Amino acid sequence: MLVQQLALVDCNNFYVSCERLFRPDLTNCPVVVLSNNDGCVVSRSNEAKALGIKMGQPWFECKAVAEQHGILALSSNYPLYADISNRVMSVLRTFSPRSEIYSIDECFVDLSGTPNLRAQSYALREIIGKWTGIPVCVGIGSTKTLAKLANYVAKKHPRSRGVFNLNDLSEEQLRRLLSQIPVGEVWGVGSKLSRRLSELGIDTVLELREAHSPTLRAAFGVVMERTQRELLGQPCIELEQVAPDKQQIMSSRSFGRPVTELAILQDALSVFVANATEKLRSQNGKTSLVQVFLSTDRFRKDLPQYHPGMAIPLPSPTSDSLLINRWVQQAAQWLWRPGYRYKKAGILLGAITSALNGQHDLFEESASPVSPLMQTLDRLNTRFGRGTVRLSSAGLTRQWEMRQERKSPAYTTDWDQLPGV
DNA sequence: TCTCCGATTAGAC
DNA sequence: CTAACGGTCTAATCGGAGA
Repeated sequence: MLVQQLALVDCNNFYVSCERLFRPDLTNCPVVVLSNNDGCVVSRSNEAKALGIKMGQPWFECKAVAEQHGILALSSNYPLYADISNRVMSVLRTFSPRSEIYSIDECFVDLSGTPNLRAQSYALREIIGKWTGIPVCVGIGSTKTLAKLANYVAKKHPRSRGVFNLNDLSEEQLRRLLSQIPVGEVWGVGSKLSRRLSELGIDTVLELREAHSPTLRAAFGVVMERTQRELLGQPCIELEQVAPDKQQIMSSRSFGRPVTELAILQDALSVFVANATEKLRSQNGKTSLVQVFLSTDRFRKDLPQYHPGMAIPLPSPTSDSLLINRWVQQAAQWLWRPGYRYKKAGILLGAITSALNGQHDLFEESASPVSPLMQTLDRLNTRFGRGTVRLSSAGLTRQWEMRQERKSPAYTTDWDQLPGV
């Protein structure tokens, strides 16, 4: 039985690469993209990495280095990245009928049975580059975990020219390679587990692969055992060709400035309800548990802290934003205590069930998956832009909105923002 | 003592 | 000048409540 040739295709520095598509002048310049609220660095060009900017680092901490070396920081532009991602994924689909979109910038592609795999892998890189302008690396292995690891090698070693296939190595070569990779590079092993593994003398991927499994399982549980088996080439994590429906849907945001008025908080919450319920309806779901939470600024140890939240079980599953919003607004009044500077709030829709072919409640008015009013609302907002029709408590002031002072134009999704049109 | 369930932890990106 | 630190999601595990 031949081993699986599973590829992980990962876009290089994805958000930065998207920005560069429309700003070729940024090639070879240090560039970073910031998270919401211009808070943390979430994507770095190679030049920015070389200057020591860390993934997830708060931007204000980088300011000094940034000014010294002229690093350009951009606010994140998610509609742009989603659009480019879709293009990349469409091209990838032409290489294999079996694939899984793993994240906005990563895709597993089953290339088993592909003739001339080496050449095809390089061709894949070329074509994605030519058709979308996004540079990618390809890692190939016999399991997802090994494909991920191969991708790490492809990214790390320039000599690979962006493609690395672990299946091409002899056992001897493989062991030598794995003995040089820190265990923290393995998919599923983060900083906490790295440290605990290290205490047991497991520092490299090879040591994890060859560790005593029962001991490993006893100390770390089934997840680590699976990871070990995957490193040994036994597939334990299946390719998920269709994305499963969400089990919970969250909408939350840090505010651009501290919120000290209930009305402003309520305005924000109504927007969160609109966003979350739209997602819920797009998967034909209904929720019967709504959670609401607020929070002061956890980083301000000098200020009084308050992080309340409450869960509201609904009498019957629904996807009606008006109904859900009434509960959320009520919750806000319960949770609100004056005198605090609120920095963040959010809602979470849980206990999600499918409105399709599921049995419905005796007391539900209609068997229709989504009420006609909600359908109309979604259509209008899709057609004319998000927020065209909004909840009545969603005021027009938006005094809570996040800061995004460095945003690039919506090149691909808004004609008005294209230069020279 | 067992089972269930909500909260917590750890991870990914 | 000062203050300036993301958002969504899943699975496993923990620990208390109630049977």
